[in-house]
Amino acid sequence: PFTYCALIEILARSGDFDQIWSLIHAMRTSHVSLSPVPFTTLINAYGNVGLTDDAQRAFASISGFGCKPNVVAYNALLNAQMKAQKTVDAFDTFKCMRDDGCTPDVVTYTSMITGLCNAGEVEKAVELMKDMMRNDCTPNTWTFTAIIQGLLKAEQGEEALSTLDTMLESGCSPDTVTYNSLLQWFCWKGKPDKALELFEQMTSKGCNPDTLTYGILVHGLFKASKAELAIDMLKRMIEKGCNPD
RNA sequence: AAUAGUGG
Repeated sequence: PFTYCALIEILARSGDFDQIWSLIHAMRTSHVSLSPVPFTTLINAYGNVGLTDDAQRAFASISGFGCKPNVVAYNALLNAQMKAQKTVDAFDTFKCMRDDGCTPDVVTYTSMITGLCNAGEVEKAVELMKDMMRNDCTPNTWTFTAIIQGLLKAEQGEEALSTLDTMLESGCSPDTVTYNSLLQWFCWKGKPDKALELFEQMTSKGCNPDTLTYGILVHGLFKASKAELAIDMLKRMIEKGCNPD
């Protein structure tokens, strides 16, 4: 089964759906034990290109092939639906999974929260995070980052910063993605000073800036006519072994 | 990890 699954992952990257179906059928005819794993890979591949109906069909075939869908398979379907902005379908999947005895996990919630934020429904995303905690599911770095990005998208910079504080207080560490999102927003808003402050916080907390971090800052500083600071940042970037693009 | 997050 591992060989088949590895092969299916490769085919998924190239979007070769028919080949994947043939392999799944081949697994059955050659009595290789089936699990939700290959179906989940397929659901995800369909989701990546927006084919939610096909993702739904792949999901349905899990039981069709005598397996029981697990939380990961539900998550893949839910994510495909959320990414396609099919919020109603996703919430339906969310309900189905619980009726089916699958407990939503941090990936389930984060996936939904991200989808809501992308759909411009941060308020709902924040409510969902509260629900999540009420259900004893602890938000992680990805969850908080999704909320922060949603708030930034909704132009709520102050709220995003206070969420960053909440995150830190709750013992959850922001990572490079968290900081890059914030830095980028403040640079776009013409507030490189705030971005620099966050950059200092980032490094003082041991979070490593990457090429994107420096790129955002260099660009932001130049845009704000702070050429000397920008050049300074470029030097730091090179010292750290990041290649400017 | 077979499923979730950063480019203007």
